[in-house]
Parts: sequence; structure tokens; C-alpha cells
Amino acid sequence: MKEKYHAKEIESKWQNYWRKHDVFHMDADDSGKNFYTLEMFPYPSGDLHMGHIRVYSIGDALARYHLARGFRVFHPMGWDALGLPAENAAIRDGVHPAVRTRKNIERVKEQMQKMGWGYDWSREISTCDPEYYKWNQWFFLKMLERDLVYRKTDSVVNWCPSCETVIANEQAEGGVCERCGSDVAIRNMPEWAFRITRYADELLDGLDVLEDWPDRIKTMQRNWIGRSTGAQVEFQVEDGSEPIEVFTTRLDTIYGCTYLVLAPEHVRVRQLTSRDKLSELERFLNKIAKQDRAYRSAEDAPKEGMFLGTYAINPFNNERVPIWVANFVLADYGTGAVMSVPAHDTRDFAFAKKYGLPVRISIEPEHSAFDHKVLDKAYTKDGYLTNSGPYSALSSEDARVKMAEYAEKNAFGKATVSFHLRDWGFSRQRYWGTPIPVIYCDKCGMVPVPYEDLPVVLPENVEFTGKGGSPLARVDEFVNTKCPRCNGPAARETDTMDTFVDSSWYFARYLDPHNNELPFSRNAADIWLPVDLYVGGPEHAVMHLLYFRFWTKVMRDLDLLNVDEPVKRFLTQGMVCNWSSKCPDHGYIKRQDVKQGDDGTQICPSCGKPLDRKLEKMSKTKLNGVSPDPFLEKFGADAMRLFILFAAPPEKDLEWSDQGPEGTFRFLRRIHDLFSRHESLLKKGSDIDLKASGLDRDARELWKKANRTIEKVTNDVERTCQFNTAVAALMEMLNEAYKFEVRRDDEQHVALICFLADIFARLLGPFAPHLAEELWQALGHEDSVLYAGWPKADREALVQEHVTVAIQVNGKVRARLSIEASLGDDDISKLALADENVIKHLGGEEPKKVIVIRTRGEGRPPRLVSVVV
RNA sequence: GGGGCUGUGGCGGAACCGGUAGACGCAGGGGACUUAAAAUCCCCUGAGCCAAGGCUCGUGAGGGUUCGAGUCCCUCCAGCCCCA
Repeated sequence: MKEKYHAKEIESKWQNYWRKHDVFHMDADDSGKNFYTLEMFPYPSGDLHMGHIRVYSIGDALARYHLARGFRVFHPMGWDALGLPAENAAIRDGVHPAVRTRKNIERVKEQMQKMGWGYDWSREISTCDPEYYKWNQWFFLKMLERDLVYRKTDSVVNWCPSCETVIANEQAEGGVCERCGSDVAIRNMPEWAFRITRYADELLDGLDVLEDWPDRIKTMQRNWIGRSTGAQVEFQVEDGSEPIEVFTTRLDTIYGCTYLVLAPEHVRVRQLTSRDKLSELERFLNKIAKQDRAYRSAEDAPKEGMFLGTYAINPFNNERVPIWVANFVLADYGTGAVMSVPAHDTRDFAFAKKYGLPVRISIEPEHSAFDHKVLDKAYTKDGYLTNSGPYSALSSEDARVKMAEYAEKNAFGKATVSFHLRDWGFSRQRYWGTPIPVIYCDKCGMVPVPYEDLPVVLPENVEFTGKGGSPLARVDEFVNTKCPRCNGPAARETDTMDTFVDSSWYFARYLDPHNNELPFSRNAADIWLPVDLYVGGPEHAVMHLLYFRFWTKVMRDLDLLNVDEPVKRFLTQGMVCNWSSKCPDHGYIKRQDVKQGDDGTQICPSCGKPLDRKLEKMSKTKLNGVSPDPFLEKFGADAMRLFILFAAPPEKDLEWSDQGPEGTFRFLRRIHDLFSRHESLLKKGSDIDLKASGLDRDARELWKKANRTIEKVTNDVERTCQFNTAVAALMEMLNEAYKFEVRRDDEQHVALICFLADIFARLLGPFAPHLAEELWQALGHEDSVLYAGWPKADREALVQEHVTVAIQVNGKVRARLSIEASLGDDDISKLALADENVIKHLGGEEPKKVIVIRTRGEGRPPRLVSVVV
């Protein structure tokens, strides 16, 4: 060891050592206990940011911990390299996405190595590599064969008429194109979709099996899938055309139905409108097209609608009900048509009041008929039917069953299940994605690209204008091809796939990244899957994680693997936040540009107005990002990793602090200095046996502390992944060690110092691996601390001999006693009642009750005495 | 709008299953070392009283359950994230 702590020197030394000895390489055989650790792979945007530092430091800590525990750990890394940002950048500055991405990957990889994260780089994958996306195409064809892919014709997209392109929802905020500012139009466009809804039930029920997933993630998925049981009922149309199909979860209220409502997008809106109302309808539809979904579905948003001039027949009572169209009905919920029951639905009630439609009560609460027949708000709970013909007096629950049976018997409806989950529309009118492998031939129609012709490679020679639809459509060499069936002239599909396809199965490709025959070998999958631990952000709770689970089930059904779920345990990591400053007029302001006002508040450099300060997720747009690089340069990777683990538990959001890494740097330096001071003892002492009985009082206390630290760190990592408290425990142990005066001529003292160094090296291994190696080497070991194993606490050391007990009188602490832990309840009570301050607070009264509380675990030492007067 | 989460000192955060609130770190203060400064080492630091022993208040607000509530229940308030 050097006399002073030079983080950078130590770190590059050990990074080279790890590389040279290829310590993180893992062969895919099946001996031993296997552990697959995976973190969500990054989009290589150019630089690592704090969010990355956090996920990968957490993942690496757990990987190294399991390695120490004797597992064979598989810990790969790769690149989520396709997607919009690179393409948008190309439109801006003309740099080809492939070129930019390659450069970025190189940079990020270098940064990762500097952080000292241990990956098996022989498994590296990049989704923009044709060797990778070839398998996306392969999966597409397999799914096409099984009818899991189809062309959806009724999907609605945002279309910018000036850019002549489809734009995503987030780029069309407020109905205006983000790039050019023109009004966004709503267009119907055919779209490719995966039939994820076929797995809806399994995806929902499977959540119950995922014990080691956070409840909130499972709840979000449940709500997203949104299974509701109800019924579909057909209403005949008076003009004799096809009946209107309606979905309802409240069939029991159908006698209270006073009109039908269609979504504005419903395919039959125009057909069901009487001739004299058609122009009014067009005006109405145009108006609604400008409202967004959120606004329309809000319970308290203004309801707007119009009568179509036609009528339908309620199949239960043969009543004539008017047909309306309204903004609050959405096309993709149920069938896009609802039966309105104003008396028992909040939104229907508001609508009926506004347009003067009748309100008819058909449900009443138990034992209490509504005496006045006018409601001031909808009664939406279950109850008992009234005014409902033969069903009157039945409970809502019974009625729903009986009415669905009746509908089915008479062939106008049946009980069904409806899902909020929609099929996954995955085609994008973009370049930087996986080409969809189909060909359109005038004679043969749509023909899939034969397997042997895969991959369909993205052409390199493309112009990025941001206009006129997909760039691929303008590359003649790409588009013009021959029909694989008739050999005649044909055109390729120019849409590419959503990047969520790439991330749906990458975890399996890591296992066998160079396989040319299949996406991965069945053998590797059987050995390593499911992933034991997956670390990533909760922002992916629904989309990515649902697609990921879906794809796993598809792969299972294709016989590629034999698991139902991709991941056993999922750990969500919180965001890294920082303070942002925003001027009401000039928007977000960079931290270094913020000025101080006279009263010390922050003001805008341009206008002097006070700034609105908020703690928000670090991001480019908020100008509150902090680059890890300068900190890495100054304090090193170990300090950086340690701070980010120490600042908050993994699941919580973390507030960035510039002083933070300095604090953990000091801690590491103190460890380094303590042991470099005693370095000569470390080599000498490794042969001496540490005997607990031979320790003097102070040494014994320190020895006990070290053992308690082992216990605490192990528990924190094992049970809850609370690295922050684990690191705090290590800090406490170091503080104790600093107070201890080492007598160099006392053999047991030397042995104790060695023991401490050994414990520090091994406990620090997952968090600050470089310094851990350095310590381990100073102890005279030849090999890496990675194989040193995890220490185990001595039970004897954990037994407490003396404890401090708090004495409460009526719930307030009135005294603290230091007593022997072995005392019985009666003795403790006597001591408590003899305390001067306790007697004072008893005020001469006899205590009614004395309760002695003991700690759970190891010897059950007493902890607190509660005296009740 | 729907869904999810979070509120504890000047700050980040501890507190196992209801049992001594504030571990650990940062910032601040004091001392040692130094010609001096930095670094380092040691000590103090929730608020308010008090000569002292000690007392009162305190975990977003308000209620409740309990010998005892940061933790459990009810009603609010504030903030953040995701989806639309």
C-alpha cells in the first residue's frame, strides 16, 4: 500500500487486473449455483449520467455480493442502440445514426470500465447490429405464422401535414406539432400489431406468482391490463341495419337505459345519423378531434354530444332509445358504444342533465327506496333492482348473471370480459429500427420474407430530412425487390419496429450472443433462466415489463425456453434528482447562470424575477443534470459508487449533492490510511490466531463491533438491499477502529487489526471493489478478493452483556438504566421502580402495571420498561 | 383525468413485526496540530425553558386505537413520477 490514498492509481491497477484475468467471464455450463444479474441496458446517448451510475452500481454490488457468496454470477451488458433520438439528431446535423451510435457506444463503454463495473464483455450485444435484429425479424415471422401479428386497420395516429409524418403523442402536445408548430391531424393508418391481448389473462394471473416483485409494479400492471367482467348486448337499430354492440359492466342497470352513446370515432357514426343532421355531425366531429383523450375521459370535464336523429331498441324492454354521439365515450374501450344509464353512472348523469335526457331509477340501496324520484347525483353502487320487469327485487349481482343468461339464450348478448390492455401496435414510420420483413406483391399480396433471406438489413445510404414519411420509403434499392413467391416486381414494407421489441428478449440473447441458428440455445436458457435479479427504473413498470413478460410467454410457446416469467426478482431504483430553477418568463436556467438577489433568493439573470426552485429528476430539458465525470476525476470510482449507494436506499429517489462524493472519499481515505499505517502488521499477523478470550476490554469491544457489522451488512444486503445502512455500519466500525489504540507488541492486537482489515476488504468488496482489492493484497493474498468469500459473524460476539433500558412512566421516558442483560423481569421491574426520577413521577401512586419489553433475537436482552399508573 | 408513490433536524437520510426518534454522512460551531492556511485528528450540534437535577414541545395537518404511534385506522393538505 502507498502511504497516501491515490484513488485513480489504485483503480486503474485493479481494472487492468480484472481485465487481464478475465474475472467476470462466465461459461454457460451448469455446475454450481448460478445467479443471473441483469440491469436494464442503456440507450447509448453519448455520456453516462447519474441515473446510469446508480442502476449499474446497484447491479454490480449485487453481482459481486453473490460472487462472494459462492454463486456463479452471469452479469452481461449491451446496448439498446436503435430508436428515435439518434434519428432526430441525424435530421438536425446530418450525422448518420449508425456512425453516431457506434461512437457513443465506444465512449460509454470506456466510462463503464472506469467505474469498475464487472461485466462479461464477451456477451456484449447491440440491438442495431443486423446479427441482433435479424432475430426480431425471425420472431416476427414465427408470430405471423401463429397469428400473433396482424395488420390493424382502425388505429388512429397523429399526423403532421407539414412534416408529412406520423408523430408520437408526446410530440403532439396541445394538438400542435413539436417540430414545426402546425396543427396535428388525426388520421386512420394501418398499423402492425402484436396480439398481446391473447395473453391478457395469463399476464394478469401470472402476477400472483411474482413474489419478489414490488407490489406497486404489480398493481400498475394489473390496472394497465384492466380486466373487467361484464356483458355485451346488441341493440337493434330502428332502420333495420346491423345491431349496435354495447359493452357494459352494469347489465343490471339496463332497464334504466334512456339512450345510447357512440364514440366519435365509432365506424358507424355517419351511417347512423339521419340525413338532415350530417353537416352538424361533421362540425361536431371536427371539434372533438381537437380534444385529447385525457380531457375527454375526465369525469368532471364538460360533456359534449349530439343526437344523431335515429333510434335503437333496448332488447330487455323493447323500448325505443335515441342514439347520441359524445366526447366522453372512447373508441377503444369495450366496443366504442355504451348504453347510458344516467341514474347510475356519474358521467351519464351529467350528460343527461345537460341535454335534458330522462333519468330513470332502476337500482335502489338495500331497504331504502328513493322516496322522491329525483336524484341529485347518480347512485353508482350495487343494490336491488326496481322498475326492471321480471328482474325487479333481485340483487345487482344476481341480476347480472340472470340477465346475461337471458341475453345469451335469446342470442342478443352474453357475459364477456373486457380488457383495458390493447394489442401492441409496433410499426413506426422511421428509419432507425428493425425493418419489418414483409414484401408486397401486386399478384401475391403480402408475402413474408423467407427465413433464409434474413436479415433484411437497413440500407446505409439514406437521407434524413424529417419530412415525407419514412426515410426508407425513398430508398429505391431497398423498396424495389422481387416477390419471393412469383419472382415478379414487388415492394418492401418500409415501416420499422418499435424499439420495445428489441428490449423484450435481449436478456436471453446474452446467453448465446453469437448463435447463427437460433436466437439462443435451449440449453443455455435452461441453465440460466429466469433472470434471478433485474434492476431498473419504475418508469418501465407497464410498457417494457409487460412486453418483456409477453415475449417470454411467446418464446415459451415457441419451445425456445421453459419458463413462464423472465425475471424472478425485480428491484426498482429511484431517480436521481437535483434542484432546478425556472423563471416564469425565460424558462429553465442553468445553475451556473443563476444570480443571487439582494435578499439571497435566486433570481433570473435576464429579468431579475425570483426563480421557482424545484427538486426534479435530472434531465436535459430542466438543465439540472450533473455530469459524473468531474467527480470521478477528483474522487474516483469507489467514492462515486459508495456515495450513490449511501445517499438513499435503492428504491427511493436520491437527491444529488456535490459534497456527497467528497464525504465517501474521506471515508475511503480513512480506511486506506488506517491500514497503510499498520501495513507491516498485516503481513505478520495473518499467521496469528485471534482468540476472543485473549482480548483485553477495548479490543474485545472492537471485536464485537466488527462482528455486529458483519451481521448488519449481511442482513441489509440480503434482506432489503439497503446499501445505505450497510455503508453506515461500515463507517461506524471504522470510527470505532480509529479510537482503538493498537499495541504493536501485543500479539492479539496485531491479530485483531488483521481481522479488521480482512473484514473491511470483504465487506467493502461489493461497494468499493478497488480499495477492497488493495486491502486484500496488503493482507498478503495473491488472488482477487472476489473469491475471498463472505465473512460470517461469530455468534458469541453478538451476545450483549450490558444494556441500557429506558423506563417509561405513562408512556414518557423518565430514566435510563444500565443493567446486566441477563436479569429477569422481576429484578428489572424492581430496579426501575427504585429510580429516583421514576418515584417522583409516580407521585406516590401504586403502579397498576409494569411491562418489560425485550428485543427479539440473540438472548432477548431487555430494552424498555413501561410503568402504568 | 387515471394509476403509483413520498412527506422525519439547516440538508441527505436511520429507527427490525407498535417499544429509548434523529444511527451514518453533509453543512455549521469549538478545540488540538501549524509561523499561518489547507489537510488531518478529537468534541459539540432538533427547538424552547432551566443555576442545577430536570422539564415542555417535536416525525406535513387534524382526529382515533393503545400502557406506548414516525410506524396501525379515518379525514384532509402538499409534492413527485408514470400513463393517457
